[in-house]
Amino acid sequence: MKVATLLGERFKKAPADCVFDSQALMVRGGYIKSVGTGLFSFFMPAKRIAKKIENIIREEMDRIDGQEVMFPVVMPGSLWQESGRYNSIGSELLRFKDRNGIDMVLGMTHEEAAVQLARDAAKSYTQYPFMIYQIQTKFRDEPRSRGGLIRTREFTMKDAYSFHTSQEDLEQYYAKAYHAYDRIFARAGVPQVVAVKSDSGMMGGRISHEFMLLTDIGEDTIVICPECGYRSNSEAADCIVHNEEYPIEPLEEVYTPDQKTIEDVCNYLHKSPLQSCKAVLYQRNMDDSLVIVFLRGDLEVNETKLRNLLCAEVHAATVTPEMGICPGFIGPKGLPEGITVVYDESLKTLNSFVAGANKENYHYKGMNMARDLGEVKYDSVAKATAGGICPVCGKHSITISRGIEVGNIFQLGTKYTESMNMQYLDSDNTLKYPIMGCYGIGVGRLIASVCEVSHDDYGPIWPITIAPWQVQICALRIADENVRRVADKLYEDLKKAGVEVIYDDRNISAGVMFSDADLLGVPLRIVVSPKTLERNAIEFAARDKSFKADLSPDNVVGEVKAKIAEMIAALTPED
RNA sequence: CGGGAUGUAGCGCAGCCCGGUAGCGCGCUUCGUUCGGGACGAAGAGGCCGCAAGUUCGAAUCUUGUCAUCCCGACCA
Repeated sequence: MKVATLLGERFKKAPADCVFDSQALMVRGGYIKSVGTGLFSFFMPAKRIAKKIENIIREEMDRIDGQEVMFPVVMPGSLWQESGRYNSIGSELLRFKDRNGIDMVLGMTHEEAAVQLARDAAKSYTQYPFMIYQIQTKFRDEPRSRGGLIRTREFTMKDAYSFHTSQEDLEQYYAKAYHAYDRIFARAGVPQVVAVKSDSGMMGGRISHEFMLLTDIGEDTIVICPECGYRSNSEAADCIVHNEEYPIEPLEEVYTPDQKTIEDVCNYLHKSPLQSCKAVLYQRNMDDSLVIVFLRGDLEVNETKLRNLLCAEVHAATVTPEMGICPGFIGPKGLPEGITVVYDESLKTLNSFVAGANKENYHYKGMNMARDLGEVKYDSVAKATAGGICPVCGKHSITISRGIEVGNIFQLGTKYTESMNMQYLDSDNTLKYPIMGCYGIGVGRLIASVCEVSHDDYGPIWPITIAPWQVQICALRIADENVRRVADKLYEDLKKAGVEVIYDDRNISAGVMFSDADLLGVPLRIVVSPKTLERNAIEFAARDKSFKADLSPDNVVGEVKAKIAEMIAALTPED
C-alpha cells in the first residue's frame, strides 16, 4: 500500500469536539469518520486493526474449542418474546416492523439466537459441552454514545455462548474462557486489562467478570485492593467499614434549626459524619412507592445493589407533602407506616449516632440501633470508598480507579434455556435444561482502548500484533534517483517476503511525511534518504523510539523480519 | 428524559448585536524555489450560510418552528 493513495485525510489538529486522546488521534489520523451519533465508518487502517484483533480473538476462541457461527443482525421480535426480553428491555433495543408489519429487532446481543440455533441441534448429553461464537455487528440505541469508538451505538463484537450439563462443567469452562481473555489482551498489547468481579445486570446469572482497561477516562468505577489483588466493579463491590467505639449516650432529641445536610448537622452538634445516619430517598419506578435507605453519614448508596435487593427499578424520590416525612430531618425512629426501609450494614456496629427525628428542626443524638429500634435486617447497599476494608484480606486498603469495560464473561445459568425451552436428554433418561455461559469482547472499543494507553503527542503507537502495517517506508527526496531506486526495491522485496508494508513515496517535505507516519502509528519505520544513502545505509527505527539503527540496504529484509518476529514473540503468552 | 451549547467550503473558525457583493487559516489544484520534523511565492478550484415557514424591496444576519450534532446529568449486557 502506498500512502499517496491511502484514503483518509490526516489532520494537523483534531476536531474541536473530541474528548479523549484516542478519539482525537483516530479522527486526526484518518482512521474513523463519524456518520451519525454513535455511528462510524472505518478507513483502511482502522479496518485492518479491527481485522487483526478479530483474528487474535478467533484464534483464542478456537483454542478453547469454540465453533464460529453467525447469527442474523435482524431478528423477529417473536424470538425475543420467547425469552421475555422483548418487553423487559427498554428503548436501547431498536424495534421496527418489516413490510408485512411483523415486529423485528436489531440484535444488541444474541442469547436468543444462540439458543434458537442450538436447541434443536443438541438433544443428547453426548453432544455437550460446546461453545459457539460469532464476530458481528451489534446495535444498541444508547441513550448517550460518546468518546469516538469508546461508546458507540453500532459496534462489532465477539460474542460467545457455551452450553453445559453441570454447574461444575460451566465453571471449568468459565476458567478457560477467563484465561483465553487474558491471552487475547496480552496479544493485543494491552496487558493492563484486568478482570474484575461484576454485577450481572440484565443478563441474569450470578458470577460474572468484566475485563477492564484501567484508565482515568473510564466510565466505570473499579474497587481494587492492592494488598491481596481483590478487584471488583464498584456496582458489585462489598462496602465494609469500621466503626469506632463511641461512649453510649442516652437518646436525646435536640433542636437543630435549619440544619438539613449531614455536614450542617454534624458541625452544629460537633460530631463527625462517621457518627451520623443519612437518609436517602428513592421511589420504585413501578408505583412511585417510597423507599428510604439509611446509611452512615459519609457513605453513598450503591443504586445497583439497591435495585438488586428490591428486585425493582428505582429513581431518586420527589418528596410530596402526602408522604408525611420531613426532608432534612428523616431518621429511622418515628417514621410513618408503610414505607420500605433499608438499613445499610454500616449502621450495624455504630453504637451512638446522630439521626433525624422525623420532626421539623429536630434530630436525635446518642441513637443506638439495637436499643432504640430493636432487631432490624441489615443489607449491604453502600458504595465502597477509598480506604475502606477489603472484603477478602480485611485490610484498610481499598483504592478506587476508573476503567473501560472491553470484555466480559458471565455464568448465565438456565435463564435462557428455560425460558426458551431448550432441553437435552441426559444419561439418566430425563430431560434437562443446559447451563449457559456467555462471553463478549467489543472490537472497536478495544481498538480505542489500545490507542488510549499506547500513544504519544504525535499519534498512536500500535503494538505489532494489531498494527495496520508492520513497517512503513519513508522515502525522503523521492525525486532523487537513488532514493527512488532503493526505496522502490525495498518495498517490493518486503512485500515479496510477506511483510506488511506501507510505502510513502510522496514528494513532500520530511516534516509532513514524519507527522503522517506518526499518526499511522506503524511500529517499525525505514527511512530512505540521500543523506544516509551517501554512506550506503538506510535508517531503521521503532515508532516508540526504543531503537534506531543504520542498516545496509542489502540485508534489510532479514533484519526487518527478525525484528518483527522478536516483537510478536514479546507479546505472545507462554501457555 | 432533564440542563447547556453549536449548525457558514474537507477541517478549524469569523461575519449575525446594527439586514444590502459570503470571508479567513489549514487542506486541495497548477507552476517555480525549498526540503531529515507540519517551508515560500504566484495563480486557481471549492458554499441551497442545517431545514421550513414568517417579517422585509431585500435574510447567513430578525421571528417562529423543526431537524441534527456536541457537552454535563439521568439511563445503559
